[in-house]
Amino acid sequence: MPIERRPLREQIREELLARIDRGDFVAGTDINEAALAGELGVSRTPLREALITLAGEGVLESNQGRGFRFAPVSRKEFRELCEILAALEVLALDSSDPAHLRRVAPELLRLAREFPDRVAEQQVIERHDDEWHDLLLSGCRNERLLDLITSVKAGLRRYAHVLAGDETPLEREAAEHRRVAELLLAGDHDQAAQALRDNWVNGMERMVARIPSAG
Amino acid sequence: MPIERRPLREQIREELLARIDRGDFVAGTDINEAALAGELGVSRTPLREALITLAGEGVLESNQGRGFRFAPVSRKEFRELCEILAALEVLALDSSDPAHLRRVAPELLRLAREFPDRVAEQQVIERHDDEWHDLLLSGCRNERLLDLITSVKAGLRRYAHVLAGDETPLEREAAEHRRVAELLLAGDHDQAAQALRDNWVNGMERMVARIPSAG
DNA sequence: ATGTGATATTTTGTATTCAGAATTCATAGT
DNA sequence: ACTATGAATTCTGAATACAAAATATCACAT
Repeated sequence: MPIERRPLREQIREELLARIDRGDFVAGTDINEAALAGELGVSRTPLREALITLAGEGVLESNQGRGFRFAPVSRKEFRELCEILAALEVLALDSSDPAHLRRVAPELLRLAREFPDRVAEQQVIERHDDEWHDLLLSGCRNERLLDLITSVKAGLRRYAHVLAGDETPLEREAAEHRRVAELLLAGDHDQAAQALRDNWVNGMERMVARIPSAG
Repeated sequence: MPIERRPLREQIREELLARIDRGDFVAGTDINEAALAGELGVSRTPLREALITLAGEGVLESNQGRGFRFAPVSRKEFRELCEILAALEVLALDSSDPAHLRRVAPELLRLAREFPDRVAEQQVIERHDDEWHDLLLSGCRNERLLDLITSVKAGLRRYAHVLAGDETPLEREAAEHRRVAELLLAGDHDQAAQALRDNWVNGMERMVARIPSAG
């Protein structure tokens, strides 16, 4: 097996995203490069490379002379990201191999049915949700689109811990996933795409109220 | 008036994109950082920052230990980018203020009518096309989406000089822009969105044949 | 002539250093 | 007491230095 050899900047980027998932950082706070680099055990150079990448993805903001800060969360941006992802995932579904979709539909259905119980911890739920979406898009042949979706979803990660702990929406989420899977199983592609869009829009409206924001 | 003070990495990024527009670089070629930095009169540090940003946008590729290279062009990727941009611009149109759209429709129509003559040079045509699209999306309130569109369009710039010199499609392009503008003027939002999508798809098919590619 | 292996060179990836901008702190003046 | 001014400090942005990996060169054997 080939041992993993990836640029430090990528590892750092993922570590930072993982920490964002864990809610380690407060949105709006600015980053002290030297301190963070020391904490991670790397030099400022690859750290800054990772920060620049994350700024390009909208996870961070940068101001001349003032360095980087965790982009503040807002209801407006959350809606914007959800709308973008709805459109992109629907496009990905349109760009998918129909045969492949039919093939994975049973698995999608199974995953949707065994949606984690409400007592499960947030981490498990998120991982499960990601797994479902990954499988859904696994037949998309538009590689640039898949990259783009991954990148935009990085921006959504900042909202994960804000939204953690809300249990009621899970049942609906599961139901909607089930519905998408069933429509794919039945071969009704257009309806499945519509259901997927609904899932994003409903999810958005369900969650947006929990975001502390002026907008 | 405030003096312009922007990070070097951004200026470098734009300079590189401008050179790509001019066709200065051959796709697939790898970049010698020291040489390019010297040519630009900057050090490797901000140059690498710009390269990393461009790699995140898909303009460049990076391989561990092997540095950066200009991402090769392909018909497949060109189609992928056009499909993505079609979806994103349609979404942007949906997210636009209808009143604003009606307000700018006459200007859009005027721009479409005075589409540069076929004798105009490529640069002029591109700038004109960009201007039209910028105005079209000027009422979009989804800021993240506008950023994303800009970023994805950077990837398309690599195809500009490949496609330069083809004059016949221009008339159709102008006609389609005119059609979008007319539909907006009439307030028929849905039809305008559909026409915009058609413009992307038709444009894509018109141009894809000119791309030298195995795919 | 061709392939192989050792060595030299180049180039990247990362660390460190340096200069200048932003911020903080202290002090003087009102 | 409060504001304004200026020095000290901290931090970023950029340049330089260094180490390791990749590539090129060349000698040598087949």
